[in-house]
Amino acid sequence: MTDPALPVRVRFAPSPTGFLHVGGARTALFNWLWARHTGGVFVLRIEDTDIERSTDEMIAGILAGLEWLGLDWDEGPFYQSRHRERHQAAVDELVEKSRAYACFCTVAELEAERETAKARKEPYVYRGRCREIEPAEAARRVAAGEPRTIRFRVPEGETAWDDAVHGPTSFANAGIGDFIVLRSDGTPVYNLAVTVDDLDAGITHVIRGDDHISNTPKQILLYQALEVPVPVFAHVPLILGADKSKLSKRHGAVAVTAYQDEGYLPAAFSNFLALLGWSPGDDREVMSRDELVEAFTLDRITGKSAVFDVQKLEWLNGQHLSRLSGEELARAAAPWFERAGIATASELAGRGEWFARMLTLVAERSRTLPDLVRQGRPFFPGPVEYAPDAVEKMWKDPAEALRALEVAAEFVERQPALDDLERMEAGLRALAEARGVSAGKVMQSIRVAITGQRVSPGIFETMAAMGKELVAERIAAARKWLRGRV
RNA sequence: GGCCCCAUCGUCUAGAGGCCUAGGACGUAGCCCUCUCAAGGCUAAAACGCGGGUUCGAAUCCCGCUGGGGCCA
Repeated sequence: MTDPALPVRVRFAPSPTGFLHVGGARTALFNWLWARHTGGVFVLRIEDTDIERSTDEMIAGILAGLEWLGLDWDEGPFYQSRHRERHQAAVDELVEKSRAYACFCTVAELEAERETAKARKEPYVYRGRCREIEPAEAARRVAAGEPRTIRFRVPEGETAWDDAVHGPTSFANAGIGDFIVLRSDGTPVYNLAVTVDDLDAGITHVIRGDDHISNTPKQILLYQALEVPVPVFAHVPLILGADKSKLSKRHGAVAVTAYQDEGYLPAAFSNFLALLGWSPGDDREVMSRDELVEAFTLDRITGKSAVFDVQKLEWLNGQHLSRLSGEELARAAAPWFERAGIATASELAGRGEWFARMLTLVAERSRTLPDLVRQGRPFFPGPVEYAPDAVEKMWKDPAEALRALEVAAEFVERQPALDDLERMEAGLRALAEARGVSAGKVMQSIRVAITGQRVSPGIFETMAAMGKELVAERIAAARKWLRGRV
């Protein structure tokens, strides 16, 4: 076992044959949290040994995903494909120590063995036919150009470890069978490469998905044969789709960048991911990055796989959104307003304070960044479009709406400036009463007139944020529009 | 099929033998607040898969079954 006093070194080792999906992102997050919690080191390694299926775009996508989530790594990215010589050397070492041997069995022979086992309804494991070939003879046959693989000599007994998540876990070695560590084409096999890379990187804790549990005994056997300390293993349960099957494309957005595109905050998304399979042990749910780092421990990871629940993600994002300061909101939302063609970056920067204030108004009733855009749009100059549902609900009777807006127009005209919320409200209520119109009706009508929507922040705050000129202009436009429908 | 992992409200979870009349959160329903919608507050419905043990006592420990998942084939 690794000396527990050693500084923690963890790694995230994605293979770039696909994008960074939510499961991988959570694995990365847990590693990162553990490193930051312990003051340890987070290493990034790209497992690109499957050259055929690995692409630079995928690598770039994975890095972008990690960066979006704020999971910064301290070392790397290292590339597994560049460690070929080390892998080879480790295989040589195993052969020298007689912990591995050359196997000359052909594919056909192995196939036959497998068929026999199947016919007898026995589980298939390699029988170790080449186990006892003398090293000298093996060397001669290799020199003669005979194809061979290198197999690991699995000892008798069982391989066990104390999983940081699952507790004591063990596999009978008899069920493992002498596995290949080097293919006949000279390429190292996954378990060998991972083990060697992890030991070279001084990894103390291997935190990865449950789907690697069955690789673990082989890797432990390799550590032992190489006579190096075995790291702590923590197998995190998988994330499932709503139908409880492994999360995949048909469950919708699985690449983390998709959530970025949908307007989720990285802090909220990682908060959500952290709560999938882990909990702080108390009733806290909405947690900042720092709180997560502070509270995170491996022993609080559940052993049970979790279903990805978008509704909870949305709620959490809304919670994070309403906790942001105006300035932070502005920073997060600005690109979205630009992309929507509502304002340019310089226009927003020019009215930065106003923009931030407007966003805080709107943030409380928003769950994602696009919600902010939808609700923020009417605050910018230009005509508004009246949403059909708003018209239906608030302006069902055009004559009545018109009357309400006449009062509204008079009200706005009388206001020196739209800034004192309390005075505005008192003034509007008084005027409405004097004119014999319900104050609520006036406010609702103003809402549709100036935002085009049924829903907005408080009407006085909204008017204050828009300014007298824009409000007056829109009320006039609405009256004109309504006059055409009486 | 073999091996391994897992099993508390629909979902995420708390629970490490008596504190459990099983707690919190999302979602759902209702109420309050109210110029709308949110937010917030209050309330409700909603779970220990089944069967055996162990124990004075089990959601918690053990065994079996069932179910789900993973890896390999």
